[in-house]
Amino acid sequence: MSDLFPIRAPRPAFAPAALRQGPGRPREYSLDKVLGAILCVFKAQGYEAASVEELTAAAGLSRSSFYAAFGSKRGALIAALESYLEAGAASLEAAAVTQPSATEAVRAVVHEMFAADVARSGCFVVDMSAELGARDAEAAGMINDSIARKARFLADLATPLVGEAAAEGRARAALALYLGAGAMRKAGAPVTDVDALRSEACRLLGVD
Amino acid sequence: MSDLFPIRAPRPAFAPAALRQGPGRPREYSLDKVLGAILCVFKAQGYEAASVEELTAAAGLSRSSFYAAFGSKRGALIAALESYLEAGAASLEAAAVTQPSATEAVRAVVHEMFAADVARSGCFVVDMSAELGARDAEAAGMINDSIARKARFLADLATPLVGEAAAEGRARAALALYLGAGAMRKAGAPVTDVDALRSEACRLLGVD
DNA sequence: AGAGTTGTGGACTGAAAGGTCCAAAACAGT
DNA sequence: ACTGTTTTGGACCTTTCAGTCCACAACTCT
Repeated sequence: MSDLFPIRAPRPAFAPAALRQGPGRPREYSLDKVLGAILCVFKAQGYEAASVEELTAAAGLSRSSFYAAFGSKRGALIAALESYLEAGAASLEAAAVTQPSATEAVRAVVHEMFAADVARSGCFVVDMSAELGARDAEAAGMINDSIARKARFLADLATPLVGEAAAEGRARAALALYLGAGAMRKAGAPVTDVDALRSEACRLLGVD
Repeated sequence: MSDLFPIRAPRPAFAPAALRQGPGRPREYSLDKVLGAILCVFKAQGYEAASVEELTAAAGLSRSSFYAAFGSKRGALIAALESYLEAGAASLEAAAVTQPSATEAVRAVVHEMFAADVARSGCFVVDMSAELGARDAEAAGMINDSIARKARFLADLATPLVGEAAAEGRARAALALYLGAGAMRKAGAPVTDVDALRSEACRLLGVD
């Protein structure tokens, strides 16, 4: 899945610091920072409205490097989206750990979910799902999988609180609430409203 | 607000059937159908990805007529959005009427909300909020106002069920759930999941 | 019937988009 | 030092975009 678009070295994974470096001129940019900058542009502009020029300018790399790394504008989107989804899932799972009780764990996860980006600029998942969901099967699939994974995770956490039968539905509802909050926030709803939505999400899951 | 973009005659309003018609060649299209077709294209493609050529082709009018009616691609979007929001609000308010009890009214409104378009292709409000919310203040304002209006309406209906203190928050949560359901649906979630979300929205509002 | 007014079709335009290409630069290995 | 490999910068290409323009058609009013 990651080899579909030609990222040469999506982080060596096993590489003793600055050791491993094949032949050829070394890369002058950090892939992480580039992905972050690209994500930022797509977040603010949307996919279609973001031009390659804006992307390269924000990322600080030339057109050649951009296309060498991602192959296309869409490739950059997919890469940034994958990184975003991965980071989001990791942050949720990290928030649950080291929590004393199931109640606290659920609360922490919901908090993390809403704190991540809803309060700022809305959720990238909503943006991309709305803009590309009907046109880009791969992007839609990634988003769908990510949502399902998060829902599963939340459901497992919430099972002792609301029962196994209801957990799955409640978890998905909490996620939908979160996504909807992102949409509302982007339309201009005040942050206090979004906070209230977080409370409702907690109520839905049996905490608070 | 409606005169910002040059729609010459957005339906005469007072006109005895086919009587009133100023000088000049009569329009060959129905504005309602044109708005519907345009809405459909924007819904499927998004704003940026939809080309004026696609819009005119779907609406069945020439470029001249298109620009004479809406002034620009954005003008068409604003007009279609306004029509969509108005129709949506009207359908909600219509669903509540002739219901025997508050419980039934809330249930009917929620049902109407989800039935409208979530099950099919996702909610246009989410799409446009996500794509334009950060860039088009007027569109964002329209969407925000529409959401606020619907929330208020739902809150008034739900007040006897959950109390005045909670009604506003619950109503907004139900709307957020609906919007999130639209995002999920667009990413590929099965219809059964969306149905389950509707049930959760009902639960949130004290019905079911 | 003529004058005035408005809608329609289609060709046209300038700008901007995404993507390609190539020569020079910066490295590893021998 | 030389070869092979990769990155970088920027000029370049093709296509497509939103929007304009004009001659003609279709109507109302006098």
